[in-house]
Amino acid sequence: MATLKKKYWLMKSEPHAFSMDDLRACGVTDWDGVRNYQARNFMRDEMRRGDGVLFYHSSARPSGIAGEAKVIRESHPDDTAFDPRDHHYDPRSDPANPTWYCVDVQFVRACRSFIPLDELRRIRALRHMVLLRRSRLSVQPVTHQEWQIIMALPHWK
DNA sequence: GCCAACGTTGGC
DNA sequence: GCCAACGTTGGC
Repeated sequence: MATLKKKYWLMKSEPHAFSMDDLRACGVTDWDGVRNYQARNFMRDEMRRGDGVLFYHSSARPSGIAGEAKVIRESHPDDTAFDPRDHHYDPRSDPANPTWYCVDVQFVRACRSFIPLDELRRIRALRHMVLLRRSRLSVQPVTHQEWQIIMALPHWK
């Protein structure tokens, strides 16, 4: 029997390309442009409608968590891979057998105050977070415990 | 802008 | 299948 248990994720975006404010403005977005196999596998195989998402600003000053989103649509082909004019075009991705997949995420809420990376590093219970151990992965799992700790921070209220 | 970390490519 | 070269990510 399939489990319906909610899972949790962290997804990175460079805010000059797409920020938490952009997500608030558009409400829902395709999380397209991911060109890393492990990140793709999480989106294609594991993310389910209703899963929680931490929206992370990378290559920012400072970098950190900007808000909360949720998965609103499960895996579907990433159409930007088929568009030669798109920055993320991949000529090896065959529309009949796509290489790249994405999910859609929906705005839930922005942090009242941004949670910078160095603050996350100082929380001992978060020391095993994938974010703090394998910094390059752009779509990554968050444990239920990590989610609870982050959601209990004062930055949300 | 630097550069360490690390994922991908391709020759063998 | 190994691994050196190369390209990208992302904190600083």
